[in-house]
Amino acid sequence: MGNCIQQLSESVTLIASDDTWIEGNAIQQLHTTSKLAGMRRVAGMPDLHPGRGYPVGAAFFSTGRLYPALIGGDIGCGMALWTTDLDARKSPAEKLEKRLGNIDAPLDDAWQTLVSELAPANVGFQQALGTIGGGNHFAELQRIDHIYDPQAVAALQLDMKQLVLLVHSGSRGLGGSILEQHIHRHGHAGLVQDSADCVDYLAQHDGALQYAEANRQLIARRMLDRLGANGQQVLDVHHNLVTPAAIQGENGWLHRKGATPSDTGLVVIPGSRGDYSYLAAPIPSEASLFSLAHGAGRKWMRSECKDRLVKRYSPAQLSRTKLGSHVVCQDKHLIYEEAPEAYKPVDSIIASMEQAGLLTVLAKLRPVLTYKTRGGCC
DNA sequence: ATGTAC
Repeated sequence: MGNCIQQLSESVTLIASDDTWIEGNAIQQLHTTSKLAGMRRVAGMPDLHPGRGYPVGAAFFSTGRLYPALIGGDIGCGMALWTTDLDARKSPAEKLEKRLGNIDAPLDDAWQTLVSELAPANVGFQQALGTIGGGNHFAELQRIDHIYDPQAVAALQLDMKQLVLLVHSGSRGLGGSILEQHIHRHGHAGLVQDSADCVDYLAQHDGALQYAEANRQLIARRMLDRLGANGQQVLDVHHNLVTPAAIQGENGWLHRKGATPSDTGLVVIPGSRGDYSYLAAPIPSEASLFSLAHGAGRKWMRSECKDRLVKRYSPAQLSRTKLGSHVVCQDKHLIYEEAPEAYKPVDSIIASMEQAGLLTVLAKLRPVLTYKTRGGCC
């Protein structure tokens, strides 16, 4: 497997084993980003893949200046894991799918007290709270497939007999509007630390983090409500955000874009919808800029997925996976874009980080039912 | 990624 912490240049580190597929374009973007003014260190995670100008699956540490474009539009996007009291043996995907129904519409009036409590004052964006959105977002009921650390897992009130719920979503239109306003004013030059516009951006950013966390909580509660189940939040971790940090004795700004923090407790790193997810205990390390992968990482561009797969699979075939799980995705483009084939095998991603000494795996989670969208488009 | 832009 070789060395999993690769030093690509003085300031660029890549966390990946030799056999982890990383697209050349993503490495190029990593190097380009490392040359921004004030940029001190960048670290690519094993799920690194190309983004719009900047790579996804990476952490960036700068001093004196911060770069909203490096966090992207989905500020606060992240993963939440919940326990449920649903019996893993008596909850087949068909039954869950039927009971869940359609959760694409805005939350109704009965939810509005909780909505205003969790996410007050997001003018124009309140109606998206409690909805998953598109792209790689999902909510997934899972079985605990294997426990590697029984003590740690029991301490979280997780039980193999009960399903868990993993929610991946973000700040919907709110974060995008914050980035859009910022780019309109400042382009890609970034913000000088302590300037009025920087203070203003950080306040908006923090609002988007709160909104995104509230959104994940509302999605989970809404699903539990539909399923007639109870549950508790186990963890909620953002992977698109900027935080103040000290790296190599310097104070600055740690940007994460599709990079899970490794210095804030337990995390879940999901594979594709036809693959396992892993509950893990991070081992904080400056070498990875205190970050981990946020998923398996795309192997194929969204635009090429349908052409590559349409002859092999129908949408109906893609709604069932090799692990026996069901996928609710009535958007014919999205179901191809999110096909398991479009992603790297998650085991190679987890192994890279384990080998690099960045995490310990606690449990392996197996998908039962993934909800993407019932509405569809086109 | 998007209460999308075309």
